[in-house]
Amino acid sequence: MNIGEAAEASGVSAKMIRYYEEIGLIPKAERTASNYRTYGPAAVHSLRFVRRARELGFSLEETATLLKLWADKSRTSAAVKQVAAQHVAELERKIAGLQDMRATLIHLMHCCEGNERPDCPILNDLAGSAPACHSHDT
Amino acid sequence: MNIGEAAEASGVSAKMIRYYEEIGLIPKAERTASNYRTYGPAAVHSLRFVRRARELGFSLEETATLLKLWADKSRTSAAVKQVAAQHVAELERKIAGLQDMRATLIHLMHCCEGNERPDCPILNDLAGSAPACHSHDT
DNA sequence: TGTAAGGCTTCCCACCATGGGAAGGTCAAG
DNA sequence: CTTGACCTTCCCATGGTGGGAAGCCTTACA
Repeated sequence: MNIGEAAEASGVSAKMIRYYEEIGLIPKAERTASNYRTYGPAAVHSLRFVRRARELGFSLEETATLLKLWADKSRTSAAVKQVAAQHVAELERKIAGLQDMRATLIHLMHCCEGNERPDCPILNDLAGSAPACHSHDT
Repeated sequence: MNIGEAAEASGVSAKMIRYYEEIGLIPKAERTASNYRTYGPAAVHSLRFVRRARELGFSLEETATLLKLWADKSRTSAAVKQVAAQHVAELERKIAGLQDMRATLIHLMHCCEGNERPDCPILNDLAGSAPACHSHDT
């Protein structure tokens, strides 16, 4: 199986497969006599694993940890769960941050007439000017 | 006012001020005879504006747009509101993505014993194996 | 007036993941 | 044997930010 087929089969681009190999996330692929990388079913399975981990937002570093745990028959499910929990905490941190931004913007937009005139509470906020409306809630 | 003081006063690092100037987000600062950048209150005000926009998650490109609108006395508040609305939509897209990840992980963690044994629904999911538990909800 | 500390300048490198593309080798089908 | 589709490596770009080196400038103090 060439890299293109492996990419197709795993959903990971050829570009990324090479990169993952380069950074040591996955082992170096075997090469044909003409220097083409070849992949077997096991390698494709690993690539799918990586892809799924990425889909769930794990960093490549976390993904590496998960791959090691996956390979380690003597892992504990507690260890895996801890990695997941840490990641969930991180996700929640990010979500909270984005939601804060959203809430602020929604509020400001609420206060903004959105008409032909230039007066704009949104710009006022960015400019650090005094508040422009007394909230109607989010 | 030197760049360090402007950084202090605006909350934007000197490094970033130079970068913003380089990419044309803010105008080139005046220089002293000895090539030091100097900043007046207006420049600091702009930097604060940028900082606030960044806090609200606007990209530098969006920030540039907002700066232009801010400078343009004949803008319409509708135009500003539209930029904000677009950004809110983007935030919501991101939030939804992160929440999906979170929900999936929470579910899998729910299914995971988190004990000494190696069996782990989280790894099973990543490995693309069949589901391992029949949900207890999020 | 000399010197040391701390600011400023530019320039390059790093992160994290990913994509784009060029230049050149290889394989399969016609 | 040519053509087109693949593969290889290599460099560059993205978005923002930080780190640090080498070299100038300024300020404060002895």
